[in-house]
Amino acid sequence: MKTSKGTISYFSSDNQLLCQTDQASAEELLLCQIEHADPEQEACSVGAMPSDEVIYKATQIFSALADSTRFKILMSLAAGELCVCELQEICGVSQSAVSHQLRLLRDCDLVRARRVGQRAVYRLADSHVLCLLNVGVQHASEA
Amino acid sequence: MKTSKGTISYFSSDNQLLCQTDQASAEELLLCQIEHADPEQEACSVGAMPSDEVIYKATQIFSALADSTRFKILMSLAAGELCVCELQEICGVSQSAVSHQLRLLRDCDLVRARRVGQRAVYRLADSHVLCLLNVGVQHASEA
DNA sequence: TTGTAATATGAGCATATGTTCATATTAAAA
DNA sequence: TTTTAATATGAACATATGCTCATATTACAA
Repeated sequence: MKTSKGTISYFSSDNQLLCQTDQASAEELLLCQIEHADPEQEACSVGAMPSDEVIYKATQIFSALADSTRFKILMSLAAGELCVCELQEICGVSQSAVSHQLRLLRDCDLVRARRVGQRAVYRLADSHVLCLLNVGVQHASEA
Repeated sequence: MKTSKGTISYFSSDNQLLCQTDQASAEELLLCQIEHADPEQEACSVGAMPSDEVIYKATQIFSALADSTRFKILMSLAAGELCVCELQEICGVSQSAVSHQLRLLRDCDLVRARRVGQRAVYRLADSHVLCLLNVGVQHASEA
């Protein structure tokens, strides 16, 4: 983790920047550094079994990332907004297939759309997705 | 990211320790801090579309995390080794169902088993799984 | 060896999933 | 208004998935 103006960054083990978040204040960061002064003294932060609701939400998110078409859509949107026909080109599937998957991703609130003329322009809903994508790619690249 | 004796730690936005890795040397860490001196100046580390192989591996990993039984199994093992009958109790499904899912997780190399008498004792294969689990739970808890 | 506990696995079944096809909708152009 | 481009969506279909049931295997005990 590295901080700069209140931003938290996730890095992979080979120091690639995975994602950033601005949800923590500088004070919290300071607190963090005190609490985790020696990370090796504590077990990995695995607590009790999450609630059914959290388990459901988590598996829903992982499901959304578990298909190659959706994965490509999300990876593409990670670089910036794209319309459906662009995603269709990038992912190499039919317009219908992309639209159906985009609907699924919208229902999960992983992507959001806005109209620009005839086009529907999609973007990632938040940085969480980005973080998971990057961690996933990073780990998939190592094995 | 925080370093201690060559260990890299992942933290969530509210400063929970998500996971650690020891795969980077202190020199690499130092290099990292130079390269990423101002994280906000660079876009999130989203590069080109990964290769088909990496996409396949990544979606395989996400698939494994996308089922509640497997998710519970992995979360349980995150706390330490467990045998099949213990996992059966924790997950609340049949012995056969647990065994089938464990086989799937073994095939993905997400868990590994060893024999202890009549028992088969399972553990997580590596810290990557742990990291994804924690990031997933963390994000699922926020929404 | 026989019996029992723990685990693994093949077959079958019900459901979920991802795609295609046809068609509807939306927005701009002619 | 009519036409065309872009997108959305319902239905259908093939495949994948997760479970159960029955049974096999493994390890230990009697």
